[in-house]
Amino acid sequence: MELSERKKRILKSVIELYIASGEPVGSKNVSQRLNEEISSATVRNEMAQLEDLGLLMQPHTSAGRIPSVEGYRYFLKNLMVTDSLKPEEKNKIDKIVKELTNDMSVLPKRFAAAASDLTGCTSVNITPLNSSPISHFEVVAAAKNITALLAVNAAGSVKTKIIMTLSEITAESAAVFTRILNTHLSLSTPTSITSALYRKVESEVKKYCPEMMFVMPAVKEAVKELQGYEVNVGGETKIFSYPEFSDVTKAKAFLNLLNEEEKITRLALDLPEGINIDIVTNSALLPPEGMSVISTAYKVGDLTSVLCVFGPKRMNYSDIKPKLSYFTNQINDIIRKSMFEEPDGNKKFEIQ
Amino acid sequence: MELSERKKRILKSVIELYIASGEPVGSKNVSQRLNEEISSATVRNEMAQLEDLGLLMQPHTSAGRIPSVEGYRYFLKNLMVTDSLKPEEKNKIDKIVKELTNDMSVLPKRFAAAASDLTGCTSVNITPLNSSPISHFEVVAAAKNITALLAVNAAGSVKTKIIMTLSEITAESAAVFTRILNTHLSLSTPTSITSALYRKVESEVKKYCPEMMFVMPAVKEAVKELQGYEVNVGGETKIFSYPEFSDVTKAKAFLNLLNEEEKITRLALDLPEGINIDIVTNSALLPPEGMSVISTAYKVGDLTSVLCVFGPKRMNYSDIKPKLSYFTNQINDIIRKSMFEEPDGNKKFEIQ
DNA sequence: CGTTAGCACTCGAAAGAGCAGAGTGCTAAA
DNA sequence: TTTAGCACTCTGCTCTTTCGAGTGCTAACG
Repeated sequence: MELSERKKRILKSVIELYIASGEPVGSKNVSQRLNEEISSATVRNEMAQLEDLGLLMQPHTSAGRIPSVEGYRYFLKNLMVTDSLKPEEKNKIDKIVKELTNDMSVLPKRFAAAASDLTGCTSVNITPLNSSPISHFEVVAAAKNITALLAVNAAGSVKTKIIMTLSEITAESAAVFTRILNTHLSLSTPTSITSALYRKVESEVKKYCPEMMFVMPAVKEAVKELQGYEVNVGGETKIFSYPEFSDVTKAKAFLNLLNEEEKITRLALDLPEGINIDIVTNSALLPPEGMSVISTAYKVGDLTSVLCVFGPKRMNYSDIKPKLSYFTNQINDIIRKSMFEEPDGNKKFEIQ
Repeated sequence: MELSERKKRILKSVIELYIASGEPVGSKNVSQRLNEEISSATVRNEMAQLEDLGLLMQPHTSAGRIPSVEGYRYFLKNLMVTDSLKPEEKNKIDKIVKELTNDMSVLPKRFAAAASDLTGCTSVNITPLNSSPISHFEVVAAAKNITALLAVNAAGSVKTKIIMTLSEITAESAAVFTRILNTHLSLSTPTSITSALYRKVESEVKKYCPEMMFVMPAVKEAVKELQGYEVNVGGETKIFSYPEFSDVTKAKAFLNLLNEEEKITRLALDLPEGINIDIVTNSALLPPEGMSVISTAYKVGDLTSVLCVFGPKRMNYSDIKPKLSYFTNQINDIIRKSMFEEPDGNKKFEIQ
């Protein structure tokens, strides 16, 4: 669709004003924002045509215009200028990234929280565990009848289980169990472990360390979890700051969605790759009027995680997009450097 | 305060009707519920007196009565009959308890979720880690540059950290590090570990396994966490089902509170012990009109955890209280049996 | 003398009337 | 082609009115 320059200016103004105010935008308002270079009457004519083109809509006859989904899409593709980050905003992000921990067990949660803080939106971070081959099991007799189990895969994901056992566990039997697990199960991918293989393991366990049978369900559980995704939500209540979600049932439905890992994962993985803005209107999971998702990706080793923020269609794209983009870039950077120990020596994961 | 039998009946009816409907209760309504044994005119007189006694209030002159906080308290103490659980409800709870995992790392979360499902309320489970002496550290070289750290205390609480390190970690240096940690830090309580002691450990680490210095911050972090509480929230969105929380700002404030571990812990630990119903009206953390908390406790070893559910003052106490009470009783039972392996042999934590 | 029927009164919630104002489309002039 | 002007539309607000649920009081009743 090719629009005249004037139409573009007007469409851009309408959308920007609507994003700022949340109210339908009238011709006079637009004319003013364009320094009266175009009279309100002309704006009215142009807006009527933009409505015919399907880019604007009128909630009712005597109201201003609001953007349609097509209008937003056109704006995102052709009109939006993403503000380049101000130095203080860059500094803020740099500071957040610098203060991230090297504790992988909480890192994804921190990412989600940071993305939410930065953008003022509810965020979701989805880290695939990628079904890599399992590289290592470790069973530790942690206390009298507490056993800890670690399962690690080749991509570096770790699952921990803390098991309460009936009988007392010795360090020796833990070591035996560790050896059995590693002999039979490591190097397999989680999906390739058959129940026959488990039975074999179990028969050995019964023979050499029967008290460890209690831990077998946890082993299976850990292996199963290594096929899935890790989901972390940040700033759940931020969604309430948008009046679009002041309706409790709508807010409730959204929060419930966030707590259903399987659904939110499916939704996030359907999004286009790279830094991207998507207006999702056809999902049964989201409110019928649709929502916007700004999504981006970062890599830890071979694993590509998706970080996305949610808001109403009327969200401040040009503010949020560069922030999120810069944030994940910095994460990519710091993780790459720490994993490959680049010669620049700028070790981010320093001892505190 | 001593009330006549008739006043008691009337007060009880008013509160039960108000809990059921959420609307102010009128004299006619009460009279009907009492099978017209008392005429509405008499009820009116009695209600006026109950208002003078501070047990009922009138939102405005021409409305029915609603219970005051004192009214609720009187009801809870003297009038409420807690329904004994129906067999099918008992079965439901037994089934939930039977299906609980023996994986301690997710158990508190499951407890919270189960309590929420049972009661239809938002629930919070608070497990103290009790600052017991640390009994054991274990460091595992999980993958090329992934190190796993376990810290266990005498009460059986375990903290896990997964650390990404710059340099590669060998099983040998992990073993050395494990030994150093256990030599110097185990048997100390978290609070008794001074920075001088940490310095000593660090100097040995630098000498014998310098690449493990990366893991030291995580050690300190794990030790610190072993002093605190573990907080798990179940069914956050359930609070929305009460019209009292249909106001978004109120709902938002409550959800934010739930996410602030320190605050919610303080609130929960202030509650009276045992199965208990508390109407909290003087907390800066909760909405000014107050909320009800039904709290109860269960024990895992020496640790007493608190499980509580939240709702408006107008919540269905007589339904929820016995459910929660029976649930924690069953938890107490199953945990005691599995920890001391009682002779009845009814092992609940069975191999699946 | 406690209980109850009856009645006038109060007050809020819901429904309607009226008005102000923002915004539009159309027409005609520049 | 653009713009000023104007009649028209529709919402949101306020002001009234109405309706009904509920009360307190009084007087009658058993």
